Amino acid sequence: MNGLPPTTSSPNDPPTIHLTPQQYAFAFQQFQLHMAAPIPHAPISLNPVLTSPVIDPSLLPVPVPTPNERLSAVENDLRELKASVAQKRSNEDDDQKPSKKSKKNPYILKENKNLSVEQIEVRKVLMRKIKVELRTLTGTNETSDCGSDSDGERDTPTASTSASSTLSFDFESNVDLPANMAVITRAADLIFKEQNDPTASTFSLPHTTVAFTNSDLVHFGKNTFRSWKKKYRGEHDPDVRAMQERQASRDRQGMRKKEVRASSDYPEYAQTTDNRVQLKQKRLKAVNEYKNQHNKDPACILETEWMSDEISAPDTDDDQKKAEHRRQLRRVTGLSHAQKDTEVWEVVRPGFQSVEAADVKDELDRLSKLSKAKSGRKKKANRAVLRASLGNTHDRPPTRKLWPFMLSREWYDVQVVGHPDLKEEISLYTKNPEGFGEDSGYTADVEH
DNA sequence: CCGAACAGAAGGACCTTATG
DNA sequence: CATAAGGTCCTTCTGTTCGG
Repeated sequence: MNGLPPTTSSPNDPPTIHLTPQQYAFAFQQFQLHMAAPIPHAPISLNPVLTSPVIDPSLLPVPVPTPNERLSAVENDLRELKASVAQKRSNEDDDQKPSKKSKKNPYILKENKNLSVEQIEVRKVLMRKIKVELRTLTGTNETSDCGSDSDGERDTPTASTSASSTLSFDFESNVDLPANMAVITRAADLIFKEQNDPTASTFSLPHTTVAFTNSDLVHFGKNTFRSWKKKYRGEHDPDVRAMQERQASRDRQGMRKKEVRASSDYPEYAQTTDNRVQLKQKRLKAVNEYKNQHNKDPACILETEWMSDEISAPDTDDDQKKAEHRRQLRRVTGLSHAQKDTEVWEVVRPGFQSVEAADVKDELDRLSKLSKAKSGRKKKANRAVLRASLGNTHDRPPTRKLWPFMLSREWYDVQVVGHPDLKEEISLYTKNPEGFGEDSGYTADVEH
């Protein structure tokens, strides 16, 4: 609609190809990637060095690039590169120590745990680059050719540039099929060549200090392949498709806050109210203001898991109880009898939560409300569903690691002490984040 | 033990709807 | 009409299983 960019792909641009919806969508996505890529952060300071290739050469051509040119141009360099890299590698092996400036973790691949902020940023950018590279190498839409069958036969039915290109993925096979690996290593080599030297003109990563290896890139490429294969199977294999659709519908159902509770076909989802996701997002918006005022970073407690439940009715079939529950909520929120149909959610906080953690959340909510009121100086209507607390908590144990200051001593004493298996289940970080849990750590007295 | 494969969960970008 | 809630789609992350 009008949201779409004024694309250059008006009918005369691509010679013989008219875009199918998928192709168009793809082109648009490319456009978005392209626009998004060069500015991961630093909205203000336009460092001329970093941003000088405003148009990242590797992304320039939109749907139909000229990969062959580029490939052949680079291929020679590639051989030298491989040789030199191999040599470098063997040197390193000889040293047995990462003699480089590497900070004990030169590999970015495989779980981004223990990575610095810079490493995470670079990792993201690299993954995106690999993906774009793979798309251009394999042609944009191998999954949408969907000739319903006879996949293997015609490799060049459409006049799609690829005269010499053996570059396509075979999603019927696994990653390690030589043909598949060939594509991946080629993409990895290209990106590695373009990005591993900060002084090169093609360099366009957000940080020059982060080290990475060619095998990191290969790893990303493999992940991309698996992801695409999953999608492909969903489109071609009826069984897989059915399974995926079932899952998708369960996801949707789980997402919808109403209806889900009680009498659901999927009892295991009965507990997933998830306005928690949105609650978290709302609070995230107030983080900066909180930091300004309190000099510490509350982001550490903003995990979806830790947001309070918000329920519209107790989990019971007893209508009378439900009615009574509604009455209580109305009383708390000051709604009149006439407003009995107004929706109110009850906030049910987790029992394991310490007072300090609850206070942080309350403060975030207060700030969020304030900033809203300020920005919309025209007295915006606040139509959010009413939330009220009856003081109820639930006793489900936390399922993810907690910061020590978040754990309520009282709850722990009552619920956990004497239940070894439950004790086993709860894991704590060893240290509190800076600024938290200082006046009353978990081991200290309970505050009130 | 490790990597490959996979399924499910979480997260983010984007679009739609309802309402003052 | 502008805005925020609500919803969908897609990507990425995580945990588990299996075979060498």
